[in-house]
Amino acid sequence: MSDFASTEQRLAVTCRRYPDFPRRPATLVRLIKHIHKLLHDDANLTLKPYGLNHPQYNLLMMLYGSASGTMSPSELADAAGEKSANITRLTNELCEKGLIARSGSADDRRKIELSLTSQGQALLESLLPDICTLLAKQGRHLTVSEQSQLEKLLKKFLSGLAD
Amino acid sequence: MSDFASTEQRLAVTCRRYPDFPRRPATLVRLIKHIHKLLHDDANLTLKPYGLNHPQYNLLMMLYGSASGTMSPSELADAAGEKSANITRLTNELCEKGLIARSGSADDRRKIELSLTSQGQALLESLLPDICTLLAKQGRHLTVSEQSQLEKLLKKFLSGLAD
DNA sequence: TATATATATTATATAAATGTACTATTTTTG
DNA sequence: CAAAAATAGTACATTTATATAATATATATA
Repeated sequence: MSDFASTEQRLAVTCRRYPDFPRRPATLVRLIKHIHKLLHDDANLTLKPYGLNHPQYNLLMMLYGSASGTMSPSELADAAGEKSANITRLTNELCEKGLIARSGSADDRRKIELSLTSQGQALLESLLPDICTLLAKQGRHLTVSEQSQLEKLLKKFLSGLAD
Repeated sequence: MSDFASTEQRLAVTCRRYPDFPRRPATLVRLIKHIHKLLHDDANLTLKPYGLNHPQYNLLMMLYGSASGTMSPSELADAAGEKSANITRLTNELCEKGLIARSGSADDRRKIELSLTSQGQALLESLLPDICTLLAKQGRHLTVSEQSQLEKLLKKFLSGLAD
């Protein structure tokens, strides 16, 4: 068990010392932080044998899931939640490995189109079985209906975050 | 609205290209990543006027919530989900600002005890109103019962992550 | 056309996070 | 008791991430 009990203990003390502290939202925030860290570390562990880290994998998956097969750097930054300065570095790394390709856009020549190379797609599909196993394992304590319910509640929570 | 719709669109394409992809858990993972980022950025924005960043604030809050008022660096690392190497840097920063204090432990002389200074406690209590406002705002789209339900499901999800 | 806006990149500095190796102290155990 | 093992902490190097400003180019618009 991931020891969230000690976190709850600390929240109890905090509320005793500062009664206005909004315990429920604070608990949610700490749970999400805690879960995020575990997910991130797990993913990095799974990806390491393939020479990728989590952000790089994410970029590849954004491209894999794009309808057209291409995305501009700014679209990619938006999709992956990375700052644009980071995208240049990350896409450079992926280009150097031959996993993605850059090409100028025909309709707007300010833009660059990024796409998976066949090598990138092959790498992705070689590691997807491991990722699928990981994802299935991560969700294993929840029934399908609980997963749906959780998804619904998280979306509602998310809707309150976007000013 | 935080545009999660485009993420779902990409997941749909991904599942079409790779039918074994576990869509539900993957959706949960991406939601959590997305939410975590917004929470993290929001917190940093709120804390900036006080000269703190999110990790530093977290450390102060761990101490504020500790029953004894002191924690060893390794306890703090564990509580805050930071690697021990990071804790040295962060606690140095907080020490230099006079917000926390170091002192040797009496019972185990390998240990060091970290505690909030009165200055640290004062800073914390000066910013807590803003944090409380933020937390309340972040949870505003969920009823109390939905918050409880979400908390319950997140804990169950978490229980599946700790190998 | 002149001006403003959008896109991408580069350069630079800084901050944040991690990994590894090392020291000191305490505890274990042979 | 002495040697080995465990624990806690730190120091250093490296990697990763962010912030900012500057540049180049393309597009939009007044």
